Amino acid sequence: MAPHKLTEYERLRLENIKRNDQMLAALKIHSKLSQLSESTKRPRTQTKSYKVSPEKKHRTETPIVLRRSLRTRGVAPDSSTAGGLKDDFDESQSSISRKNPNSDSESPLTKRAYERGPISMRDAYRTDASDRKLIEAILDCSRKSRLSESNNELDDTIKGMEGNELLGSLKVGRKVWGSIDVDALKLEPDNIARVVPGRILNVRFLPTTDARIVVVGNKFGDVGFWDVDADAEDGDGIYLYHPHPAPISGIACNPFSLSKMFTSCYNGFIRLMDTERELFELVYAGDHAVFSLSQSPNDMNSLYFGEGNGQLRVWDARTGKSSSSWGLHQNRINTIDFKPQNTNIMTTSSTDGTACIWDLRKVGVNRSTALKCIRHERAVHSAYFSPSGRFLATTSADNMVGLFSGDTYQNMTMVYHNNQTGRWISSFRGIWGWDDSYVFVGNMRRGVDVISTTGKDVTATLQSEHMSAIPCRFDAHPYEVGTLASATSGGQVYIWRPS
DNA sequence: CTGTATATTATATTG
DNA sequence: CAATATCCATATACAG
Repeated sequence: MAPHKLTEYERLRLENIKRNDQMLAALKIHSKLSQLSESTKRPRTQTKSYKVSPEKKHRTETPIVLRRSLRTRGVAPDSSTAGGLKDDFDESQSSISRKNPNSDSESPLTKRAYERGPISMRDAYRTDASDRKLIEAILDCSRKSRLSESNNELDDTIKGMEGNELLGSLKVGRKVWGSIDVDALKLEPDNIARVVPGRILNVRFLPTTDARIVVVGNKFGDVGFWDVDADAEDGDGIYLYHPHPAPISGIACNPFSLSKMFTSCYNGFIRLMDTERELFELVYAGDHAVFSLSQSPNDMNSLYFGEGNGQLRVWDARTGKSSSSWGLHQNRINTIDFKPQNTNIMTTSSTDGTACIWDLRKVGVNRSTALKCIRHERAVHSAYFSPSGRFLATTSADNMVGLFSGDTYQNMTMVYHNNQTGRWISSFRGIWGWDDSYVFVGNMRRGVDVISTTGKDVTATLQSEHMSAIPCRFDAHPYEVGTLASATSGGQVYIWRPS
């Protein structure tokens, strides 16, 4: 059946070439449009969008050539799975490794070795305009937050008061608390941008009060930044990097050091974007897909991630090594979250249809010691603790959003919610706002459903004529009450703010 | 129990 | 404006 397979590959290759041509054509139109809008000087605010530089465009085109050469060279895709998951990732990764003149003529092993290293931000950068402004902005925020931290005597006071729940939550992650008026949340045209191409899997505000910077990860392995308040002449404040070859499954920002940000990828790699050294360092390279990533809120040295079919690992920043893996689930772990008031308590959600609560002091010893196991009828796409830790919210493909409360989260409320996103929209994940009042979750009618914990139902829906696609992934700003980022499968980000 | 095949879904781009 | 390509999510049906 060898000839049959070959034609199949040929077909895929041609499709890829075609897709690339389409993208190039689209980019040309993009730049023409932007020129046009400049010359005609439309008073109307043109929707902000990423712009890829012609040079880098060329670079993104090259993997096609590589792809072909690999195929024609007869480099076997993979003996194990015809799906070619790993294989595909490896190939697209070579778009980055192209910098290495030897990489495409070397054996896969050498290619692999090259991939297992840092990537400079410069090499990963794809946008037209310079990224100096972004780097300076991040470093500036980082310096400021460090300054305020060292001056913050409250920290030490709080450390001696572990028992106090409220103070504990203030310390951890330093998230602000506050109630909001849902009706006051508005979407202004200025707060809309297309930050990356393709589907966004992850959106996150940089944890700072000194700037509003949004980070997103998409299915191509791009990491996009949007400095929301940037001047229009600075490329709309949008910056695009390509540090990964496959979908980005997690972004974890260090609130105590803004210049350090982790990103995880379906190809099994985790990188640390170090803005000071201007590198995407490689911190972990596993053989299984990494599906979820989370940092323990008050222990920046521990990075938790879900890998393969239900495995969980902890990576230690001090040793640079990861723990042995714990088999917590039967299928992929979609989210990992910690109880803000007691970070020994962790919750995971999984495609195996369960969400579990774990005590980290026990889980390493005997993994069958889940404190609680919540069973949905289908895959569970998320499980998050509320800001006070008194609630747990789960979102499942069984069209339910679960709300759990009580000492052992024994009180259950299931709120019906259509979570059938199909193939092209990232699964919905209900997230908490700035207190225990509301859970925000996307809906298929281009709105954001707001579920009230007291009303135990969808009490409001954020809608706007400006929102032209389905918001599927969210982040509540950690320090600005009422500032909510929503991201779509078309690469757009919408930022709702209180009016 | 493991693997394959298929329907589902919305968006952006094409003609 | 309607047709089309997307293609790494997920559940189900069915074969081995």
